[in-house]
Amino acid sequence: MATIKDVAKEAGVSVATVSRAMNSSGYVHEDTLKKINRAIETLKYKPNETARTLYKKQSKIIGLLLPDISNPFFTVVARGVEDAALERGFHVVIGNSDQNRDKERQYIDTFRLHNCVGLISSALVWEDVLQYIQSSKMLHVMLDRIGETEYSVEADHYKGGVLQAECLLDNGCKNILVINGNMKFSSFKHRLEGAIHTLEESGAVFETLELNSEGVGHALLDQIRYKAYDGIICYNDLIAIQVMGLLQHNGVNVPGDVQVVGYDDIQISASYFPSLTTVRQPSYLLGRLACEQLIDLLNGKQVRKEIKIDVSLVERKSTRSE
Amino acid sequence: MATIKDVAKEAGVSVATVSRAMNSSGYVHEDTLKKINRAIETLKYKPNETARTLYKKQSKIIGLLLPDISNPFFTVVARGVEDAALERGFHVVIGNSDQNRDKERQYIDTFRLHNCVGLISSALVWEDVLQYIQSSKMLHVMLDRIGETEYSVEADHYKGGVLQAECLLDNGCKNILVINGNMKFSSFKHRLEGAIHTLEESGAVFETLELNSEGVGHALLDQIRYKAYDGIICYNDLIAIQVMGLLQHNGVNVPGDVQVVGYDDIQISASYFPSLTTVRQPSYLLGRLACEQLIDLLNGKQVRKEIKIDVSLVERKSTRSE
DNA sequence: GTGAAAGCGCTAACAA
DNA sequence: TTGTTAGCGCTTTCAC
Repeated sequence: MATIKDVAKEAGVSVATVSRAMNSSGYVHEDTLKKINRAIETLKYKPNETARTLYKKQSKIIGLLLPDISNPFFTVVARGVEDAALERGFHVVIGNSDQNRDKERQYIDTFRLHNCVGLISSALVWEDVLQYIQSSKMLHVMLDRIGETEYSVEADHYKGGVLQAECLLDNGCKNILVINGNMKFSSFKHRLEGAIHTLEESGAVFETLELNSEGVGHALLDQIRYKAYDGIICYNDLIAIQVMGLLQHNGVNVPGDVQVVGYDDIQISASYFPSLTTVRQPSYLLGRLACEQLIDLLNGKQVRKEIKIDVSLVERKSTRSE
Repeated sequence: MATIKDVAKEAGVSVATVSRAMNSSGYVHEDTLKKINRAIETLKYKPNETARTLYKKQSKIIGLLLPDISNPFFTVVARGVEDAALERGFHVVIGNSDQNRDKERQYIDTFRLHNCVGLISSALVWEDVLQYIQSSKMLHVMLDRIGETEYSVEADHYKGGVLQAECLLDNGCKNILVINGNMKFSSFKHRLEGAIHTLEESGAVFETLELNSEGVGHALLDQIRYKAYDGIICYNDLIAIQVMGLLQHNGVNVPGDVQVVGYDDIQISASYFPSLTTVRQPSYLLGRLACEQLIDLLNGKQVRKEIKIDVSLVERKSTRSE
């Protein structure tokens, strides 16, 4: 692999001039520029990122820390980040924390050790890890966790929760189960608050149940039957689909007996039968915006510190709208 | 961030000794070792990966090139790779090619520029790109594309195709549609061959149809109705689920009117209603093995050049087994 | 056993 | 406008 020295020799100039030409920093005569470009061409030279990074103490890598890469919602977010990064000459390293503190730490370490310029995270990021990040020079943009760091991008989850509740209420549900996720995620917390507030105001009967991703089992089915819920609000589509599957496999009709509303609008929600009514988050956009915000920040541009994105209800067949 | 110099000063030795101690290369007295470890501890020193990489021309990064990160099958593969890598002190950078030649090239460039030690790829990797890889010092393990490179790990797709066909045949299907993917992927090709061979031998009536990921639309529905297929073989679960959804949304009963069999056994296939009969690929294992093979190779261990993994039929409710 | 010094490929003062 | 040189943090000969 050709180095800057080879290019310099080939072009008959010094390495400094080549460097200047490449980074368009400082003067370089038009003719020398041409010679250099020709040399670069013939040698197929590409500057060594590692050497650059070592000197500048800044790589062109952005770390992306996600809580669960198996969830299609996050893969779409990741694509948004990736596309925005690539367009601007940056690269993305994806880390999957599994909501596990050690994995989180480990990834932050990795990112630091590779001199990442910045970090986009949607994982929990524990207090101590957060401090650790701040002590590094990494810029940090939070996805879906407004308020806890300086910069963040998130969807309007309170509104999302309201939409979920209104949807079931409007379709005649009187006895609702709200399945919520880990309350340490503010995004889950806000959507729950929105739903509960709406439900309380309406005077409907409802209960809440905290569930982690693996938790949909027969106990839930028994409870649903015993309590005779006629509507279920789920904190994401993956759970909603599992719940619908459980119901259907046990002879409960959706939406006939029980109506179900999800959150995220992942791709499969539209193909599922019955197709899932859900709150749509612009996941790709979320990723893009977070990445753009980070890179703008890097370039010293003025950026909005907290970006909030709208969500909307997508009515499909898992609810009975008139 | 502390450097090796700081540690040396703190421990009262030279940087060379610290380096030797850290890499356990060359002699270092027990007492000095203790002093050094203490210094490392108090300074919370972590060696700078970039500097290491620059000198050794080898990073601890493994590139993983995937054709479609939205497909849950690949996220599970990625986790397998990641876990195996992390256990051995390596890191993984995921690239998403979208089956696009330019993106592929771009990622290979990225990997090279970051001095990746190796590459695991499940994407197409065009001929010219393949050459480009070979000209670098990167080791290369192929996932699911046996024969085209020296090292590979793949599931027994021919058998998988046979299992798909046998399953429908055994359940009484007489008129079968085989939906196959991009024939440039040998994994798709082999499963198609297995299915066709079995179907031909049985004397059943069947047709094939090549479909790309976005392709499930109403034209397909019309064709299914017109031809009155009673069984459909799909080249992966994502397509199978889309096909089932399309059928169900249009009043065609699965498995009553048409039986469907998928391939991969992604997570959602079990929750879907009806749950999907499919060929199970050990995706996590696939990723793990590929990564282990690569790292063994790096360490100069003897490895099997082509690893083949078994697949199995998972019978569920989208087919009518007696 | 240990340290001094060179060098990995690049950038950025500083001179010329 | 260009070249010389030091140095980013680390590893590794090669003396001592």
